[in-house]
Amino acid sequence: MTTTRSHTWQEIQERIRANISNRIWSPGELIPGEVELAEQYGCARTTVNRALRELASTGIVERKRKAGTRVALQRARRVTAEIPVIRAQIEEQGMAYRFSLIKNEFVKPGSRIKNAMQLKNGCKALHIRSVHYADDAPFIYEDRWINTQTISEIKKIDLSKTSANEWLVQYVPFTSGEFVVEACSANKTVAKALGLNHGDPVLCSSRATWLEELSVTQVNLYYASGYQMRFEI
Amino acid sequence: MTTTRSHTWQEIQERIRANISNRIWSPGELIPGEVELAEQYGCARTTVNRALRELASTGIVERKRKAGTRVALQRARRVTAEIPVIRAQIEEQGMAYRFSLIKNEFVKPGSRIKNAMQLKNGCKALHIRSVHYADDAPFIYEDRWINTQTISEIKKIDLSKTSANEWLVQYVPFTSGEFVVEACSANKTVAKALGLNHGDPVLCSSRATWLEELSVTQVNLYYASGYQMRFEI
DNA sequence: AAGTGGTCTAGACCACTGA
DNA sequence: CAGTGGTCTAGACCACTTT
Repeated sequence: MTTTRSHTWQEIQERIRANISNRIWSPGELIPGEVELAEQYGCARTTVNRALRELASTGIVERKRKAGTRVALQRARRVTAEIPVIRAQIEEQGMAYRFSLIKNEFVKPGSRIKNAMQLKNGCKALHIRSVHYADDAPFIYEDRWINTQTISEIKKIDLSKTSANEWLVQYVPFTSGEFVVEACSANKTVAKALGLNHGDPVLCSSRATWLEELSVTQVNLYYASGYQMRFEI
Repeated sequence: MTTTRSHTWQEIQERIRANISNRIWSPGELIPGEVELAEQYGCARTTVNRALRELASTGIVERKRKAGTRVALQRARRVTAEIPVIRAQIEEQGMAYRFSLIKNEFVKPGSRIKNAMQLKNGCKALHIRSVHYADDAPFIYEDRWINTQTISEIKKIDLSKTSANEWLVQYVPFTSGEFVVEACSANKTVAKALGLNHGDPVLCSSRATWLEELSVTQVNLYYASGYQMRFEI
């Protein structure tokens, strides 16, 4: 069948996936053990293991020691997306990118941000608001807080020339983060920045990132009307 | 340090990640090859490979044959989410789940759906509209098309008792899918179903799934006001 | 052409967990 | 306690790219 005679883990994975698609192994059902499959397919157990491990990571099968491997009762599907730097996102579509800094302050945040970033009382943080344009049409309104205790280098950057988004993403690693998407109404600031009417629906994503135990940045992005966020399953 | 003296791939991964966090290896920089790292850490190359492979899959590093492994210029971050069955999503929050079927028709779809599902001319499909409730408050309005040529078994199901969402997810495997999220205004139907005002912002997710080359189902979910979709980075 | 990651193998031992 | 997946190792060969 195949040109190469060796059994790659992808080939094994495909065979297993086919058995599941064809309902030879139905949801909830136990499938043969690694050793048995390895014999059947004429390859090493390691190879079967790799194939099954990857299938498990995408939620197709569920594995438990001693209990064996079952076809998952598809209770949940995992979706993934690449969230690119805003500049790249715009330039990929062949549009010209520019951004404008609206405001850049070093101030004490409100209690919501203070708690979210676990800042001490009276501690200031960098508050940046800017608009990102695609071909001169407003694309994203960005409202960002940066913990200057974690990221002291940011103070040296001219944020009217380099967008905080880009600088952070390129130079600041982080260890964990949260990403939340919701639909909200444009308030006056957002509406003005994006050229919408007050109350118009806006897709808003909030991101919080951490470097070990320290908060790095907290940012809300408001997308221009009609924006679609795309994921793969 | 650690209780076990063996070098697990997670330990190796952690050491590498630490070197990146600490800027010992900066973004864009080439890190030592697998053989060298294996020597340094006193483990097999396979183990280093596993650690680096997983780091690459989350976008922390980029790998190329001959070129070596570099700390990624974090142009993009991968976010992931579990999209659960609606029932589970509601019951997890300790609320009571119920759904009501609004309409269930076997009709010819409009051209948008026809193209999206690659249906032949004059071919009918199942069009289902329903509302999912959490503790008697409307939670999601579902507008779904099902390709009965792919999924013929669905005709035997009483969709007023079993939600299509649940049935499909449990019994129908698929091989690929697309998932799109956007903010839109509630039209009359959606507003009525979710108890909103016409024009209110609504988070809308559209999902299309395929079994090999055949379209399975196409569904739009409209979430009640204030709903947040949560991802991990 | 040469160097780097990608993968396969065979064998081994470990760790979890169901019976 | 015994069976299954989880992982490590050492060595080998392959495949892709850059030089």
